[in-house]
Amino acid sequence: MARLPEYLRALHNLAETGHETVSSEGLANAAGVNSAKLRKDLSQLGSYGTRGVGYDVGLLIDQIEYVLGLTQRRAVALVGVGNLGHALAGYDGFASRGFRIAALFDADQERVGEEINGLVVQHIDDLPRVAAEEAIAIGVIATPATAAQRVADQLVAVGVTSILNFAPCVLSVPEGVDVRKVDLAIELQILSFHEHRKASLTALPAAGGSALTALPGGLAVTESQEAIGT
Amino acid sequence: MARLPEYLRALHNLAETGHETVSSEGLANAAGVNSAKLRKDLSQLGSYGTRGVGYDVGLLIDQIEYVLGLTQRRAVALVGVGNLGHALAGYDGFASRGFRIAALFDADQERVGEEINGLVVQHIDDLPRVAAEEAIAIGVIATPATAAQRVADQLVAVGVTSILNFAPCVLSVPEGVDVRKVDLAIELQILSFHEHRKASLTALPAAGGSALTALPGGLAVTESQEAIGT
DNA sequence: CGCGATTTGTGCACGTCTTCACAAGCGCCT
DNA sequence: AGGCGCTTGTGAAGACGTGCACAAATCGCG
Repeated sequence: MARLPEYLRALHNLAETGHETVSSEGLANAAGVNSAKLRKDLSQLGSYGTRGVGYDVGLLIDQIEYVLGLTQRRAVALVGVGNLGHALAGYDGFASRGFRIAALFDADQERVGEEINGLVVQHIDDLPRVAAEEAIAIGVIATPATAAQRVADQLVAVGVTSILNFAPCVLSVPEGVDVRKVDLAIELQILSFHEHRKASLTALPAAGGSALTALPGGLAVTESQEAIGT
Repeated sequence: MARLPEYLRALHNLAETGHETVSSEGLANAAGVNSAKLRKDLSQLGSYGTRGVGYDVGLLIDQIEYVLGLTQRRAVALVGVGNLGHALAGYDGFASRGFRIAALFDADQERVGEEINGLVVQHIDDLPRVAAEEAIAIGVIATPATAAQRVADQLVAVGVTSILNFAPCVLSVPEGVDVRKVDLAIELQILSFHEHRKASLTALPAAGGSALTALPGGLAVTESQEAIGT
């Protein structure tokens, strides 16, 4: 499940604040989900809490980390050290949560040789050599959209089967390769949509109270997960 | 729908390559979704294509931009100019897709006064003044998790009703405020999970062919959206 | 003017996810 | 040892999203 990492983060917070056990209700609040949903997710893990008490925080952390495959620190290759790539290379949230940025690549010779956070940027054509030395598990693409597909092909060619794509385009990859996409502008556009919706509501107060509200454009939206993003 | 921005991006690509009309099949491919799903989404828009021909690219762009509220260029306030904030401030994908970064804030006096991409970083306590001058529609939080909730409260206090949160924590906000969360480490952890799953599969080839595969931890997963991320 | 090729819009069925509600189980206190 | 309160785990119902398959509609061509 895609919610396990969220639970894991909440659990780490709880562990740091000294909690030894936590109820499904408490953890659900900390993770921002429904408690029944959380219990169902955890029951799938096979990790049993104790009735009347709750879940053992430390045990649950170990369980989730095992399922997520975080017991081994995976090596990440980051391609594209432009604006965003720079930030990702310096982002300490990766190291603190089980990942190691093993190599930085770029296609621009101007950038090759630059040192970021203790790592030297290498040329993308050196990817095969580096991949032979380090066991690259995950590739991160932070290039312009025009270069993304080619980089993806190169990553797949050296055996990478998981890609995190920040470029605003769809990647086509062979079966067996997982791609996740993060598009920062799309996130803003979704918020913009909600802004527009809210503005239309206040401008047309007659529609208030209905669960379904017609938009000027004709689109109808249910009053969806207010204040709960993901 | 959250897929509209993806359609919009694909449509802009098509427009640039000279297409005047596009079939649901073609647009669906470009956006990486099923054609029936796309047609259903667009039919909700009330924007009619013509049967036998397809959709008018330019018209559809206008329609979607209107529904997303992109006809007005919304002002974005970015709080936290650390590693990630720096990158976001310099990210040109925002400007090119209907947003304008109107102000940068940070709580660290060391960073106040720094100029990034033509904007001067201001102290977060100046937020009310700046908000009175500019109509801030969306707030972006790129601070450490410890500061995120306080920043969110400050944003809400000056009337911001849409927040994009990059800090790894859940924000509690009053009703009517929309929060979307992007956690880069979580994306990697989800990929790690898939890696772990795939590794377990090859190690236990006996399970091949089944739609449901037992993991060492006991978790069972369906063979989910391979190569389709979101 | 009519016919066929093509494409949209949608009814329907299916599977998944979510939520409620409650029985079963555990620990603590007396 | 027994009862009481609290919490987990889960069955069932409902909401939701997805995809197929087909009727309706439009254009081009003879």
